[in-house]
Amino acid sequence: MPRQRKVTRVAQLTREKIIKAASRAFARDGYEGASIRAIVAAAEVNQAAINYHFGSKEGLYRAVLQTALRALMSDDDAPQADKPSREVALRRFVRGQLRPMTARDELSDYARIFNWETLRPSPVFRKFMAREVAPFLARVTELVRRFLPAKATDKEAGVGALWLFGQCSIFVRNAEQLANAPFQLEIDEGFVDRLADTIATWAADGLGRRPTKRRLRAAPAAAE
Amino acid sequence: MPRQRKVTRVAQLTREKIIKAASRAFARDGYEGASIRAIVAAAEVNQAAINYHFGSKEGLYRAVLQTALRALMSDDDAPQADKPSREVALRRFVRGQLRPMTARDELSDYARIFNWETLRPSPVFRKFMAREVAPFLARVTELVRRFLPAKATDKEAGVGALWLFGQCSIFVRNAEQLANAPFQLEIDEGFVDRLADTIATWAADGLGRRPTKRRLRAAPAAAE
DNA sequence: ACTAGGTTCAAACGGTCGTTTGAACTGGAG
DNA sequence: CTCCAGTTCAAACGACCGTTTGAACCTAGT
Repeated sequence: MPRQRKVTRVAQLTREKIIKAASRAFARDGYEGASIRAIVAAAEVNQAAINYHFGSKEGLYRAVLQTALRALMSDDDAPQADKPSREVALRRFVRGQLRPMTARDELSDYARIFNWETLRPSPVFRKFMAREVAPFLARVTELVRRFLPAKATDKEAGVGALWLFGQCSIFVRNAEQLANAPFQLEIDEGFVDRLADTIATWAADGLGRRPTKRRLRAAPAAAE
Repeated sequence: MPRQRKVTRVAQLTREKIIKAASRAFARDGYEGASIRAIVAAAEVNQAAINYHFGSKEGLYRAVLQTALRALMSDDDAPQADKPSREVALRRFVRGQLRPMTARDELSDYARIFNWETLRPSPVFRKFMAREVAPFLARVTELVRRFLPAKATDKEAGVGALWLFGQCSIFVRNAEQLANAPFQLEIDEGFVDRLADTIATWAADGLGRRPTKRRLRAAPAAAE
């Protein structure tokens, strides 16, 4: 492992190529399923480079998780300046969660990596990330709380946040199957937009039957 | 592979021991993550027994999936005779989905195997199971339809069914993490009962704001 | 009791895995 | 230009993977 001495330009480039290829591989195959040999082949670097730059496969994974968390946090920091209504905030959150259904980029790789972690948490995740995800979840909890009665406890709001996550993640995880099988849905941006409306409406109606009677948009119609 | 000739009693017992151990292993580690050596060690049989009785690891997995599907189908065939109200049916479905949160048995192994399949479908699943799961899903779609407007299309109802699945599976998949982390919830039968009430209520309110005004039970309180 | 066929067994095969090694190369400070 | 720390490279290591093998073992039918 480099001892924080000098880092040449080319070496930094190698690191970045590895992290990019590793993100795709970990997202596709999970931590254990992704192989170093496949990663270095995609990154077009030597096999020993991973152990040289990151110490081990686990060290590489840690670096990928750091990159992922940083990207996900900064991503939804941006549209937070205007203090939207709870309905708009909810709809925006849902649409953001659904993004990987159509987008094919690093952010959806990161989302899928976290999906792997919920099914089989890696030691790296347990130790290093658990506390770092907390603030991310806290933001969703706060969003949910705006729909719940004022007397709702922290635990109730936390359950609500997880409930909201679940409604989105099931579609992201089964996006591929939605196209065939018994569904035969055409997954494009328009569909995901409408799906986000539906989920946001259903979720808002479920969480709190409170003042607002109007729906977010037209009607709960996910497919034409 | 045995050619459907004679099957001795002990051989049948070996098959069952293998399937039982394999179910646990596949549920814990996924298809690729589970190793034949670990399975035969748990089942206390010889390593070659798997290839002898099931032809290959894939053949064993196929047998496990068959067993799982049979168990899951017969499981919720039982309480269907009395034609309950849609609210009761929904609550019953949710509670059933949440069962693996506390239960530590074969049925929760099977549920977890299907969870692996939604994240990374195996070739076996794609070919053999996809059509067999359809009727299972159809039942949920029908349940959802009882809450939707009469004009709802099949696709809408299908989306609703998936939506309902998502609300449950997120808690099942993160049951372990709910105990620690930022949640610190005590997962016991009582909690799961209350959680099922909450989810059923939220889902019913979200799906259709229709005649019935009364809530299913007391109040949407998942945690004390 | 004998035997044939179903079943179990220990050992080995080829392949992939993450990691290590030591030599070859390279880029930037002196 | 020189030189050496930083970096890349091909090769090999040991461990584990799923599968195959052929002999040993059991068991049921005669």
